Amino acid sequence: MKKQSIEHTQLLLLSLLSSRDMYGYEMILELSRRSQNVFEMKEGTLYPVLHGLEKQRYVEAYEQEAPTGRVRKYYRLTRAGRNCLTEEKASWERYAGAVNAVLRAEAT
Amino acid sequence: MKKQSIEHTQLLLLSLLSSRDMYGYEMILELSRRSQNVFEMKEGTLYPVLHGLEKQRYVEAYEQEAPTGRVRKYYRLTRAGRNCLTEEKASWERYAGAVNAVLRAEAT
DNA sequence: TTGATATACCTAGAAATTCTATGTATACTA
DNA sequence: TAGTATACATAGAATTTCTAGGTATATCAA
Repeated sequence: MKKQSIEHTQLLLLSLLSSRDMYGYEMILELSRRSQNVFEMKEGTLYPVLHGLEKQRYVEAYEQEAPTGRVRKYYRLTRAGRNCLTEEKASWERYAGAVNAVLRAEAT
Repeated sequence: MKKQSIEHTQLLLLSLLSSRDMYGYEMILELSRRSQNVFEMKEGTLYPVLHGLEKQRYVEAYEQEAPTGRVRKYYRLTRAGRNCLTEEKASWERYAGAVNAVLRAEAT
């Protein structure tokens, strides 16, 4: 089975949380929406990464009751998380730029 | 240890070979040069992927003596390889576009 | 001439990332 | 009341890339 090419999971999650606090399931939906269905992150991918971000103090969790009555676990970006996002964004741009440079260079 | 973020190895190698035939070691140097040292592919990454491309008939190998007297193993892109490159390029653009869309969407 | 470095190929096993599959439980709706 | 969507979670498999090691030749400086 082929890997479905979502490798910058951490960057994507941090980026989502930079616009507003979200709960896990919501992030999957938002990611799909914002990417026009290119990303369909699986829960098996999301939750371990999210817990890792929490352990590294890049995000903080808190519980909040939804209008439906269910309790959801929201995540909030910390200052450290915001710094990490800035770095990862730069790293992504570096990486994407390099790939594009290789793709464009048809001749030496 | 952290993965060094070269995940589109196959795409990069096919792209290199679309400009001219190359031998393995040369690809590492070219990739580094064209990406301005962003990519420093390891031989442990290159050779298995290259052999995989050969098994899938995306590239063909032939030996050729270098001016130094050493025999090098050159790789040539096949028609199937060229088609694969086209697909992978499109896939990369889709992926990069989606990441950028998520990164740009600071608000809903 | 000898030791270091660059060239040139290769593989085994470890590490990291993401997926599949599964489990639990609640809310909504047909 | 049965199915689907919501919402959380983990174990184990699959995939990709890395680290580390091996072999061998060519070049260049000490």
